[in-house]
Amino acid sequence: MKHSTQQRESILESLRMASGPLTPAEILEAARKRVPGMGIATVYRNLKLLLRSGLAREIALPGSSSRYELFNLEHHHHFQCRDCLQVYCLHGCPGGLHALTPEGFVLEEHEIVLYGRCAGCNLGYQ
Amino acid sequence: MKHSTQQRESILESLRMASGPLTPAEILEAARKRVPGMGIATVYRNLKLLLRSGLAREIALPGSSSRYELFNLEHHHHFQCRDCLQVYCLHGCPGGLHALTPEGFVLEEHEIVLYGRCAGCNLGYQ
DNA sequence: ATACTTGCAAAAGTTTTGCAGGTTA
DNA sequence: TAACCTGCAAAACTTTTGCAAGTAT
Repeated sequence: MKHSTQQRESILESLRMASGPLTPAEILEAARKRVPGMGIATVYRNLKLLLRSGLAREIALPGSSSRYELFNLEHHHHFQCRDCLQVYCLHGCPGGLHALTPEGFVLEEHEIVLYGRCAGCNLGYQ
Repeated sequence: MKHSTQQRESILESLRMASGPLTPAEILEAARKRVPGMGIATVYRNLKLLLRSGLAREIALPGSSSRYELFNLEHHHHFQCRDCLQVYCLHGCPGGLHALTPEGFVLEEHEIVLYGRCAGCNLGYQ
């Protein structure tokens, strides 16, 4: 992460603009709007660097590639719609997770994912 | 899931005996102890069937293949040790997740994963 | 000038699929 | 026997890597 390049800026911009965490393919698609010839290897390489430097984090969900989001937002969790598969960011956190942690274990972080139907997809079924 | 075979029984047995969710490779390794020639395609095919029939569920974690566990246990969550990468099952659930769900969304399920250091790995660092 | 980055293509790794042969009910 | 399953190998995907050329500092 020493140099700033068009490609890198475009990847960061795509993550900043996103309404939720993105897959590498989604990042590439978004970033190519600003830097047409960009290759997928560049996306993967930059994501690795962002993870290593603590600027981004990875969210793994069943059924698709991991998704990535910048780590500068306030602490939050995610909701995946089972219909449209979109991932939304949520506000807040239930807390109380230390109660789940076994004796002798040290809790450093946590991730919560809710699954269900988003508002848009519910409408279609009413 | 119409016929019972050695391979299928051995996969189920591996999942039953496991102390946490297993990756396909871990399932194959365990199942081969009973059915030596078993192939990885059989594991994947059976996992698909188990998922489709609701007997198993998939847990996706960053950095490795998805893990699978039988869906007959009581509701619980998981802890992954960042040192040894082992995944442990936890007891209980903090609840209060409806409060996170946005207006108009329907919450059907949820998954919580804690990350940190397990008791065994903590000892090594004291 | 030097170190860093990129695109491409190849390599490595994971998951799925077609098919011929074997097994279960 | 009819439907189902399996192993193998190939195919389809996803992610990583080597390298030569280009770019940022």
